[in-house]
Amino acid sequence: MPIVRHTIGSGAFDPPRLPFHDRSSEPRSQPLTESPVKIATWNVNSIRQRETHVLGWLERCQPDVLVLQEIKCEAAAFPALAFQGAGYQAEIVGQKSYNGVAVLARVPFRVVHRALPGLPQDDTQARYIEIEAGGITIIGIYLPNGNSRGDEGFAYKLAWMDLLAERARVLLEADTPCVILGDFNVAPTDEDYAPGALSPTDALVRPESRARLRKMVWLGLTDAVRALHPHGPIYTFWDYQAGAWQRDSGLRIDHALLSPTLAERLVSAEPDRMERDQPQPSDHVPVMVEVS
DNA sequence: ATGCCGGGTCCTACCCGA
Repeated sequence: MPIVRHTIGSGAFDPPRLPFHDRSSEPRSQPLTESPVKIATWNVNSIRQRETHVLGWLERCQPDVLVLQEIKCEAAAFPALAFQGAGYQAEIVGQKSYNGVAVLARVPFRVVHRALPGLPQDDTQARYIEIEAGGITIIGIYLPNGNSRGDEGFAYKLAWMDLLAERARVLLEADTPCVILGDFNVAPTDEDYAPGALSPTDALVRPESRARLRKMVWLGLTDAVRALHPHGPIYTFWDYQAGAWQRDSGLRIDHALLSPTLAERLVSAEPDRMERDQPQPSDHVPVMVEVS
């Protein structure tokens, strides 16, 4: 007997009507036609300091793919063997001291890009990795903060966002199922940071930054967390300083943007606040999305 | 607006993050 699936989010102006967790009326003996896929992002603020945190989280949450940011090391210093022992293959775009992104995957994948297409060849900042797994293009990003180096630093952030939007446009034009996720260093609206947690002139909330994030949404990408939780404070980062975590003075700057066909399959999208309570945590927590 | 914390490195004094 075929399983009748709900169709969702079919109208161009309708956000996906989600969640649709309740499958209680479906026969338990019938497996779903496709197995769910779990894709996550985590700015770990040094992988060498956070190796045990990540191993524990992989065991607890069982993502198929985890993209990491701020690994803060070159590929040779990345503890790839430890993750391989846990069933995850690592692909690393590293750099000494700063930045650095990686993919951990327990499913087969191929690397498509190790830098944001369109960036100058002499740009060595390790902020982008693009893979393809199971027909889904997965892009892990560590978007420039934009607060340092004055106008030049902010201009770099905006140029980076313009190129990311162009990459998204190309993928969407080709109807490629894709998810762009990572540390965007943009709080999309005033609901996305605690009052007083940021200056209104901060690069994370400047209108120019927000406009470029909105542009990617208007291209057809869905902010997974907000699609399922349209209102209210949801944070992914709390500063180490001034008791930010204890006061819940956080920011929502880690995001997952889904292409239309993936957005229609969206089941859950949550930051994992538990990780911020671990000993010696990252200042960011993981964000995981599940698509059916 | 930061540098109160917590990473990093030319290793212990300073740079960087959001």
